[in-house]
Amino acid sequence: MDTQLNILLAEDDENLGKLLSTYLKGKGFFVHLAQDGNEAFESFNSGFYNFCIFDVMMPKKDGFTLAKDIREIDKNVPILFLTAKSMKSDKLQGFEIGADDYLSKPFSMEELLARINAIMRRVGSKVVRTNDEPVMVGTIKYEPELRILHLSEGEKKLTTKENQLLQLLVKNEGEILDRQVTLRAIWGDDNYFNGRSMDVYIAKLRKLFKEDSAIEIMNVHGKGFKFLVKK
Amino acid sequence: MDTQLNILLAEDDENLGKLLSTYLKGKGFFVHLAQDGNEAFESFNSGFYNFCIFDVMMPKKDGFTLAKDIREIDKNVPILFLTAKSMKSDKLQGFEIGADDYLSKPFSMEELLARINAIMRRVGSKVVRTNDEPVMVGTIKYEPELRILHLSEGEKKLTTKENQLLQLLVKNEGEILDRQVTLRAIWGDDNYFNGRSMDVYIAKLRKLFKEDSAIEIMNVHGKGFKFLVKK
DNA sequence: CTCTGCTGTTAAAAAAAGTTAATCCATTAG
DNA sequence: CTAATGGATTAACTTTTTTTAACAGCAGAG
Repeated sequence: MDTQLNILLAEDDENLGKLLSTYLKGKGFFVHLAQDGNEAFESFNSGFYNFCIFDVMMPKKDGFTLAKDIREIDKNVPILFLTAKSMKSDKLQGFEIGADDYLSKPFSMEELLARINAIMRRVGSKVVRTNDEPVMVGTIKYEPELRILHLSEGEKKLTTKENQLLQLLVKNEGEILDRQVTLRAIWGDDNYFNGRSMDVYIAKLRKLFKEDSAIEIMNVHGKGFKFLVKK
Repeated sequence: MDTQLNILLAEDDENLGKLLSTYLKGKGFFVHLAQDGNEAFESFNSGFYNFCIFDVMMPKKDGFTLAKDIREIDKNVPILFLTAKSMKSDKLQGFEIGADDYLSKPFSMEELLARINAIMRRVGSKVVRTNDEPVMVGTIKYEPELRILHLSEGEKKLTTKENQLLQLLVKNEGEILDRQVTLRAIWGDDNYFNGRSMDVYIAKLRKLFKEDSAIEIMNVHGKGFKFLVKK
């Protein structure tokens, strides 16, 4: 499948950021430029992006931390780091997180494009897919982009939060979706009240899925939630 | 069944680790690189990995000790050692623990891949499977993934901790499940209170299995517990 | 045999999660 | 400008899960 690449680019240097952004857009990619790690993390949670390019040194949240957070909600999306340092320890840290490649500054635009293509060849197209395409969860059709659940009684329009949470759950079907990570991803902060708010939304989603007994949102005490579809 | 290989790689040498990791990922495996034995052990406890590649010489916890600990909670997962030494005594020690193969440095990537494939052929796909498929324990059906025990009076939903503990016990049926290992695996730490907590859960499980007199959770004084099913 | 540490068991306390309703807040219709 | 609406949060209360406490019994070392 020849899927469109939607690149999330996190780079605090305005000049370099704009340069890269323009170049990549010119090559036919969709590119969003985030100025810092926090902004990038929020953007990623839209479920829209299927490729990441992160500068390692950024204010607020560095590229490695950002990648680690993203890995907890998406363990497949390709991540390419840009780093000024060529220190070995840095390289190791990145690969442990599950980076797909590195590029040390300064680098040429062609070099960057070559790396992107190399990663795409390696990982294949199956992981490069935006997460907002319609999917069947059990017997229920879910359209993340339109925020619609097709229940037996009819279409149910989801609210922003309901949709964000469900999207994360579905993306991580069969695996534990960590509480704190989810809170930081959707609510931006994992304080007590946001936690309670999340529980309220879990209850809402459970109610919606009650019609299909094969679907379960299971709690893993002290860890998070697991979206299960019995087969 | 063509199951995805999730490889846990423990290697302290940065360059080699990153090289192996990248190569194996390129071959379509999921790979996590741990820097030392302790980190690797914690990662393994997620239950996610179904293949291990351990360097023998590592800081904090060497490959053999690591393998020994892992063997106590999983006696089937394939383990492949990487060793700089070609000493016989080392080889023997590894095989006693239950290693599946060795590779002496230096080795080529192709060689490593060949060994992995060889082990996979040898052990078949049945052990390379996450251990959460439904099983019969005595007369009782147990579904680890759904955390359900099918008792005579009906389904009993297990809590997170009950399920984790039972899963370990069942996986090690007929063998001693070491106390400390279990505590570190489930509670993360083997302090006094966690120990008492574990005893409480053992009591709970015993109560649940009371209906089948063939099932026994036997205590091995000072060592741990042994899950027995008389036949 | 006796002492000490380990285990069995039950109950109480604490923490986390489930649920429902009230409140807040922003947006929009009248 | 005000009322109505809908989404999100906060509150209040309940239930479940886990931990801690307390005490009794048992195994093995010496």
